Amino acid sequence: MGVTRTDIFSEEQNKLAVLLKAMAHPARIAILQEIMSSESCINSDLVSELGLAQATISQHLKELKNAGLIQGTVEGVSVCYCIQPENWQLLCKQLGHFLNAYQVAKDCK
Amino acid sequence: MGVTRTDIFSEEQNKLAVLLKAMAHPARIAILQEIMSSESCINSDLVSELGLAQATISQHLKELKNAGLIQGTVEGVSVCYCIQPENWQLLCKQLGHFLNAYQVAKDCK
DNA sequence: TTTATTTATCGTAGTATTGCGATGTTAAAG
DNA sequence: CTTTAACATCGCAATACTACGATAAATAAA
Repeated sequence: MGVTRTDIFSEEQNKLAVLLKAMAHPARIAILQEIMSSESCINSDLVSELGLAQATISQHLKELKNAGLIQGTVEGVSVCYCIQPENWQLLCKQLGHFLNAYQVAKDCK
Repeated sequence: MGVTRTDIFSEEQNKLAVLLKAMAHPARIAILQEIMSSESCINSDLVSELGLAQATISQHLKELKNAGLIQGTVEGVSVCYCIQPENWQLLCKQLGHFLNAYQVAKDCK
């Protein structure tokens, strides 16, 4: 009991859910926005930028990385995080497809 | 401890997170797709369509309703669920804005 | 009124998420 | 080699989520 069932849903539905879940947190939205807007792509200042502890930021970054939304490359003593283009494109496409399935013309009842 | 902090994030970030969280489950994705594709907009057959218990479906519907993504109107003994156009549009807009903040041209160092 | 149908709600067990202090780990600097 | 800086990981406490049986509520039909 209590565990999300994935066996009864399609691969596409499960995948989209994973990507959405990765984004479904204000801290991770903020992190993604910060990464997207930063020129240098180095994010050692995320801790001071947002108001969360270093351990918490690191954990959120790990989740975003696990979902494939970002990637990190070691840059000496710090790590450079950036959007992973392929999966971001995939997300945009899948999500666009999903959202556009609703036509406004269709009225209720 | 253990509660998501919203005080340190913007209203927009928190709102988007709530909408994404509502969608971030395969069952709720499936429910939304079913609602969008159904002509009749009546969803008493969601239980048989998906493989989840009636209580579970009802719970997911409630969450989608709470997030404002769908709305339900009583239709005799059953309930007619459909997409709530205003919030769906808002979601599309906010999400589009967020996703498009990433320009592919920007390379990672 | 009784019965059947449809949906909502309650209670509960199991699991996952969130945040953070403490502690490792790794690489540059001294 | 030692120190420092930047991250990652561990462990824990508090909370939220997920699924479902049982039960309630409401309406239509008999």
